Amino acid sequence: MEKVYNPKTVENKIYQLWEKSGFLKANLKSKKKPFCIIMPPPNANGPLHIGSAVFVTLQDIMIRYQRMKGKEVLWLPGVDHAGFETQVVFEKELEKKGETRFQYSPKKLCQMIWRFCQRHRKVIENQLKRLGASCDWSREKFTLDKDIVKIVYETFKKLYDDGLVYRGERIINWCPHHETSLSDLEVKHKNIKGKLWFIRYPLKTTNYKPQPTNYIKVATTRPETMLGDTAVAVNPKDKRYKNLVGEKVILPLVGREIPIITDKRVDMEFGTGAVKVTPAHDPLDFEIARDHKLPAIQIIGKDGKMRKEAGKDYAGLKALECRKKILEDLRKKGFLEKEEDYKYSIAVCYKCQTPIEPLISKQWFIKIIPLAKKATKVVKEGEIKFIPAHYKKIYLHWMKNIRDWNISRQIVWGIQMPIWQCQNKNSKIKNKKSKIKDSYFVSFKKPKKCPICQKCKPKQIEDTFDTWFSSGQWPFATLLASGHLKSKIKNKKSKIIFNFTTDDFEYFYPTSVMETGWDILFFWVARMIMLGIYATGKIPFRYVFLHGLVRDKDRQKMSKSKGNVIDPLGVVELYGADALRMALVFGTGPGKDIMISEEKILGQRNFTNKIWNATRFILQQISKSKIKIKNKKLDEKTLTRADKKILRELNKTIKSVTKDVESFRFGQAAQTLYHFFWHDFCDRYIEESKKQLQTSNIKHQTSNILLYVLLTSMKLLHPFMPFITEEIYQRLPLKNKKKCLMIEEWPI
RNA sequence: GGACGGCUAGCUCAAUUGGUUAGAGCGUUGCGCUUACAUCGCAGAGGUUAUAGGUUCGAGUCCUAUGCCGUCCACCA
Repeated sequence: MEKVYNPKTVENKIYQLWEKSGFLKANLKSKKKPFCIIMPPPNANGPLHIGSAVFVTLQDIMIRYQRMKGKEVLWLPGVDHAGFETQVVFEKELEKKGETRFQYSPKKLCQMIWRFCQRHRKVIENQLKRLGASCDWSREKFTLDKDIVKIVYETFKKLYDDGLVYRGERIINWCPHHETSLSDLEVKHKNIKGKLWFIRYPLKTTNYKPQPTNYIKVATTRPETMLGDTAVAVNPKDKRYKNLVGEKVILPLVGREIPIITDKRVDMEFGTGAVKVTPAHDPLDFEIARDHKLPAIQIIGKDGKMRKEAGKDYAGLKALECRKKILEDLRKKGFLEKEEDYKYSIAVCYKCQTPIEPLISKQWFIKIIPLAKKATKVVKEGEIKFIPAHYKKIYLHWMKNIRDWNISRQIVWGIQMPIWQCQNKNSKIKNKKSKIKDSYFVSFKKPKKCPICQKCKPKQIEDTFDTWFSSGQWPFATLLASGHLKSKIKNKKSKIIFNFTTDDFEYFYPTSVMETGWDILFFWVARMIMLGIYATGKIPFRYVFLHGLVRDKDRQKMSKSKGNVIDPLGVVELYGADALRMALVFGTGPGKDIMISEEKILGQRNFTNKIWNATRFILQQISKSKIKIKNKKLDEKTLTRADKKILRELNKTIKSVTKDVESFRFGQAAQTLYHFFWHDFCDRYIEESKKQLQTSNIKHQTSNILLYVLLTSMKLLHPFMPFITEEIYQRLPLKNKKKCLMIEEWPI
């Protein structure tokens, strides 16, 4: 054995051993109890980052532990097309070349991004292997695989037929930079220092005479939107304006007559207590207008510029330019009373920080309440458990306040929605459940004949699904797509939407654990629970384990701009995968952010070396004394104090590590193992054994104990540090040796 | 505006349903290349567990209040 552990000469060889052994593949014939984790598919738009190394480590620990525990395990890997995310990354690549996405046809663009993703997919697969991921490659999936898309379509059709999908003219979050709608979750809030402007809206009649003149004063942070005002609203309890309700005001600069209305959503305390209502460009105003049947005038376009409805003086200006001009004009004509500094928050695109323009737009929505109800129930009743537990509360709070989900996106990179429109304007079809008449219908393929008018050639809408709509189906979609067709389900009353099932699905669904970062709890986990129950009638997983964000030693978030990113594969290259994995899990708690630093990794690299050298010493002793290891029981009578102590400590370690892994306390388990191996075994027992090996009557037994403790330690450490432990196992002179440590039995 | 998390050694973090002497890594001090380990090793120092109360035989852990830091959610113009 070399004097130092060299991961480079070991890791590739060992991974090949595992792959060739066939034990990475789930074997449904084993009749063992199932344990399944569906891997959160990494985005196929770049190499793995340190966060991916975290999930690989944690999931691999669980998978390897359960495999050794005798379960039939399936860890199903995959990669994600990551719609909007990938398109943004790809657009940046184009920008570097001085191009934009608008230069290419959607079809061409899709082809380019497809190739881009395929390239990264290969890289990612290789990186997962280098990290030691013991997943089943024969079942690997891509989120755009045909069979996955088919299942996504089926789910959508069921939702549509159940009347849970609607096309709504609703106010949506529009990113003018990316020119797409965003869900509420994709919008971040940013505090800014702005101004609050107080504008006088003159009254049409003069019956009411507030001192000194006749106007109602409104406060706004966005004066340019006044061009689209269709009312002024006050609180019904507000005595100041009691006599004004029902009056009309003349909109300054525009001249339009608009009413003064009451609505209890108006805050009397804020500003003047009177609010201008711009239904087309403010979410609350939109709702007020809907309830009062007020018209909406869209004055800002999808490009963020003023439309012709804004009037000829303003049309074509960017919204901010328009604001300047409006303020100038108001001031000139005496309508602007005052301005105040005002701190408030604006909505921005989570990717580009561009302020969101709330726009009225026709988008597709899912009625979420029926899905949320069941998703709430299973968590409340503990059918799905969260680790750490306090996420249960956060999840339930979000579910309680959930709003309908905008699932259509105006981007090309994604699954095109299977919706077609009849081109014959007068023909409509009625949805049996929602009873809404519409010219749209769902079809998975290009229809030969229009099912509505029987005459036209229907067109498919260009919108794609929100990525999370498809990834929300990942647990059941993968299992239905990876397995062998088992049987057709004839019972149409069955809650399951699919008319088929597969052996994988039957065996492994509901899956055991969903392990992912807390930052996508709402984006992904919540949607998987809702869609999983809806589509299959069963929960998608029993446990949700959430890990934290990776930060550097100064608690800073890792980001390319800060230059503090740690490239996981660079670390593997330098120090080995085992050191990285151990560093990522060592001394961390579930749900807590993970601090990582070069020093911490070095510390664990030293640990690999310690393990290596302890082994080297033991193997030397055994070969020196030419002891053959037999599987015989230890003779209690001849055990020394040191022997007894190390065996006692070992048993304690087995118990506590097992308990820790079972209860997801991996950081604790890693610490216990580290402490036992280094301090109890190496510092004390191995040192003591040097004397014992000189004593002829106990040297045989001492060798036995050394080997036994080493072997057991390798088993316990294997889920955490798979490469070095496997390499050592292969070198140990054992009888009844298995083909690999990976499938050895977990010590009890 | 609501909710959540954190405060433990110089730094970054652990510590199971309350239970012996609160543990690691890095840093620091001393000793050591003794044939497993200089890619370091061994030994030690370092703590009023944010503050103030309370419950208890016993509190880092449970309760109440306060302070500071952080995060998430939210349609106050």
